[in-house]
Parts: sequence; structure tokens; C-alpha cells
Amino acid sequence: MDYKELANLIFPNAKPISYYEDKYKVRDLKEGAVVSRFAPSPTGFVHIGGLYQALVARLITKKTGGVFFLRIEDTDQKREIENGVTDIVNSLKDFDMEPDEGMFSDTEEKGEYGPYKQSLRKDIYQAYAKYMIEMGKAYPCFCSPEEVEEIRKKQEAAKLRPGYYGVWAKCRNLTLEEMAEKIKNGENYIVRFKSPGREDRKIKHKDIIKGNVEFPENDQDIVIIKADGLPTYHFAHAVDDHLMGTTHVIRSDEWLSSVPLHLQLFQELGFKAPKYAHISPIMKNDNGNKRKLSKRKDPEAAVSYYKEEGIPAEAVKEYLINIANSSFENWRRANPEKSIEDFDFDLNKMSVSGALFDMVKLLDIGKTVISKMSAEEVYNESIKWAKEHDDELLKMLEDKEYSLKVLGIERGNSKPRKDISKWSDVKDNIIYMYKKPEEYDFDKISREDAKKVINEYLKVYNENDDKDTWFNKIKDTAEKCGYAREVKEYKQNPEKWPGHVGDVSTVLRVAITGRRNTPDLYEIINVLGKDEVISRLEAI
RNA sequence: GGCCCCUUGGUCAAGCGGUUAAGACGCAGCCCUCUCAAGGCUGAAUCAUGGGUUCGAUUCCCGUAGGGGUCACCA
Repeated sequence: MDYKELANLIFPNAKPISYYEDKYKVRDLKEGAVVSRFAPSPTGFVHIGGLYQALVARLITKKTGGVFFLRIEDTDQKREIENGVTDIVNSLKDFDMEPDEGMFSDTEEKGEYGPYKQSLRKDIYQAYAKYMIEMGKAYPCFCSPEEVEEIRKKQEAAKLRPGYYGVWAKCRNLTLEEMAEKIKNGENYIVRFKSPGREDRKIKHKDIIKGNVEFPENDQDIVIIKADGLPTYHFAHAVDDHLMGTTHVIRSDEWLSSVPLHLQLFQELGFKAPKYAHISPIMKNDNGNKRKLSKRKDPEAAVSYYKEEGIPAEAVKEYLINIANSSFENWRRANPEKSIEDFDFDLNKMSVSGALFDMVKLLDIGKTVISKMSAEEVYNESIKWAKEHDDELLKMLEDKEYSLKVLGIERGNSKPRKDISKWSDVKDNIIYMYKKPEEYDFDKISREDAKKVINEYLKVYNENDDKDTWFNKIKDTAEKCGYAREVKEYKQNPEKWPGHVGDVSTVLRVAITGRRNTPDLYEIINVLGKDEVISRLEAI
């Protein structure tokens, strides 16, 4: 019995790895092109941190003329949910971040390096596992989960490092004959990596984000093929990223401590290791403690939350890029119209520690993003959001021509309004343009005085007035009713008048909109139109 | 607990041995103004801590504290 025979006994039908090495050609890309990926489990749920990683990976591949692909890591079948992949694909689509290759629904994919769903790559992993066994770098392990658990308990009791390594790795020292016999007897087994590492030796690794880190070598004989025949994450990572030509592995920093293992795996498989960039997670302040945004506790952890709230995808992306490279902010101010893909993104400049999520700042970015949109864009986005979340708003927007005018108030000029940070703000922002006021609060002016002002104004109102004429008439009205014509005059002698033009405009504003604070009254009046303005004024 | 990483205003952060320690969000005030949102200006607010090294440490080294990650047939 030799390694080769043992390998054949375990994986009789696996192809030689040369088959796959030939099948998946080295990518023909220009020097410096980055190939990276987003590799989630098919839970359907996309965490904001996942989107962050995907965004970073995509930016760097776009910048270098590389490839960004989507691989589904479904080797743990417990995690899988129906339509999980499609949900993930749609989430990426919502953010305009479709991958260049990989899965694009639960069953469809594109690209030359597939399958992009790990469960469909079982044969490939087994071929490489067989290769490892042939080389004596992997072996079958017959320990049951219970036995492994017992070993761990013993180690714990003895205050030793837990795990399957060294003298604790019982099956590592079985003879080939013993292994073959157990297999022939039908004993259950898994396949373990035979680690050549020693815990008392250090390895150095230079992470693109974390910088130089030093770890003890890995000496754990980790499982590479599970009882269900599928690989563990570690093994799949090595095989897939080798075959798919990944140059940069961009992933959450919870993987940093697995780097010694992964490097060893690449080494023993004879693969060139990729570069690693371990991203710090996005955190939240929870009673003074920092913790990762949690799927269970924090609604804002799910990317679907932003869509529901109507926060523009563009704003979420800008916010995230800002966390990644804070120089983005200055660049954006200098280049307000450019696409974020033109930003010279730099992986090296990413922060080593995790940032606290700041919703206030996100909303501020949302305001700026929306202020730059045309009325037409705001209209389309509002309708899209309203269709799913707000029937009343949808109804308001039915009259497109009128709504475009409403949304165009103080928009499209060099100093556009900045008062909408998310689509769910729109309704409250414009509702008075669709509904007559139900109650009035004229502040310090009595209802009687208000009526007097309105009557005087009604006498001079002309829908064709230009803005100056219009405002002069307001001033005239103020004077007639005994108010100061100019605010400045009033401020010099406040005892001389009961109020000033501003107060008069407030009366009109409240009478017309029901609100004391609105955008430019002149524009509002013009958009409402003569009949509606008169009708609203007369209603008092 | 072992191993690893991190620590600049309330938050995101520039900085990389000599700086009045940028900028943004938020906050306060003022200006502009028919109100509001903006915009402009001004302001309050930061180098966790103790030792070194150095003519000089936010910056380099060591310790301490605090925070985070990881120790699965899960990813």
C-alpha cells in the first residue's frame, strides 16, 4: 500500500489535477490588473460590511482593468435559503455593482472559470484532495466528532492549546494499511491536511491593509473534505482562488488569523498565494462598547434597509468609500459631477481599525446626492420608492407634469435646495402642494390681522408678475396694513410697527401652505397656479 | 485564557521626528435672507497612559490599560 493506492481507494473517480490546471487558463490581463471577488454564502442576506468589501474589491478591479466576480460559498448546506443567490445578485444590482463574471441568479452564471457555486465544484475539490493524499500531504481521519470533542476537553483540562495537531492528531500516524482497512470496513472518515507547520516558528505576512503581521506557523491538521464530501472554507478558498486566478483576496478581517493556514495550504498545493487585504468591520456603539453591526440587532446592518428607507444607493456607496479612503471627500468636492469609479481608490490607505457607523453623516451625503439630481430624476426615484413603500405618495405623483414642477422648485440651479436626504422624506416635503391646509398658525399675528393682510394682497395679486414685482406688492401690502416695508427699518425701530414684510409673507405662506417654513413662496405660488392660490387665500 | 490586531476632537479621519495637529459630519454663534433647507464666516472640541530613544516625540521602542478579532466536519 502506498499513498497513491490510498488516494485511489478514497477518490477512485477523481480526475488528475492536470485536467483542471489545463482547463482553467491563466487569465490574459495587463500588468497590474487585479482579479478579486465577492464570495458570500447564499443566505440571501447582504450585510453592509459585505457590500463594503464588494465595493472595495470592485473599485480596485475597475481601476486596474481587472475582473470582479461573484462566487457563492455554499459548502455549508445548512445556510442555504431559497433564492438566496438571486437575492444577493439583486442587492448588488440595486447598488449598480454587478460583477463581471460569476453567478447572476440561483442557477445561471457567466464566465470561463466556473462553476461559480462551490457545491457544483465537488469533483474539483476532490481531485485536489486526492492529489494531496498522493503526495502524503493529507490523510483520512476516522475520529468521530465526539472523539474530537473529547480530545478538546482533555486539552482544555490540561490547559493546552486545543485542536487536532501533533500528538493529538491520532489518525495522522496510522499506517497506510490501517487506513485502508478501516476504509474497507466501511468506517466513516473525513480528509485532513497534514500540516508541516511548527507552532514554535513564526511566519511573517504583509497584509495590504493591516501591514506586517507575525504569527506562529499553523500546525493544525484541519479538515479539508467534510463527511458530506464537500470541502471546508479553507480548502475551497485555496483551490478556487488558484483556479479562478484571483490576485487579491479582499475579505473581512475576521480571517486574518487564518492567514498562516491559508498560506501553508497554497504552499503545499504548489499554488502561488494571492495578496490579502483584510478589511476592518463596520462597528456600532452599543452602550459604550464597540461591536460589529449585527444582523439580528441592527436593522441598518442589512443593505435592504437602505432601499426600504429610500436612502439613495449612490449615497450609501459614497459614504462607504469615504470610510475606506477619507480623501474621497475632498476629491468629491473638487469633482462634484464625476462618477465614483473615476476616484483614484487606494487599498493601502484603508484604515486598520473599524469605523463606527454614522447614520447622520450618511444622510448628509444623501442630501447632497439628491440635491444634484434633476427634477426628472427625483421624480423617477421617488416613484420607484413609492411604488413599494408609500401609496399616498404614489398617488400624489400621478400627475407627472405638475409633480415635475413641484420637485423643480429651487432645483437645477447653481444652488439647489438640500432638504431631502432620502426618498421617504419626499412626501412630507411636498404634500402641501397637493393638499389644502387644514389648519393655520399665524404665529404672533392674529387671525383678524391675517385676514386683513390676505384681503389687501388679493387686491393686487397678479399671476403674471415677475419676482421683483411680486415682492414689491408684498411690501406694498405690508405698508398698507401698517407693517414695516423693510426688515432693516423694522430692526432699527421695532417699536414703530407691529411687524415687518417678513411677517406679512409668513401670513401668506401659512395661508397658502399651512406651514411657516417652506421653499421660495414666489415659486410655490407660480407652481400652484392662480386658481389654487386664490382659492386657498379665500379659504381663510 | 493562548495567539493576533488596534487606540488623534462626539463621529469619520489627515499626519508618517520639528505643524498655529488638515478636512468632513455633528454642535454653538454670526452673516446673507420674506421663512426654512442650503451657502459664507467664526468658534468650542483630539494625539489612552507610564517609561525610554532623541536636541526634540502624536510620529520610533518597551510596558500598562482599554477595545476588537480568532481558537469547528460554519463561513
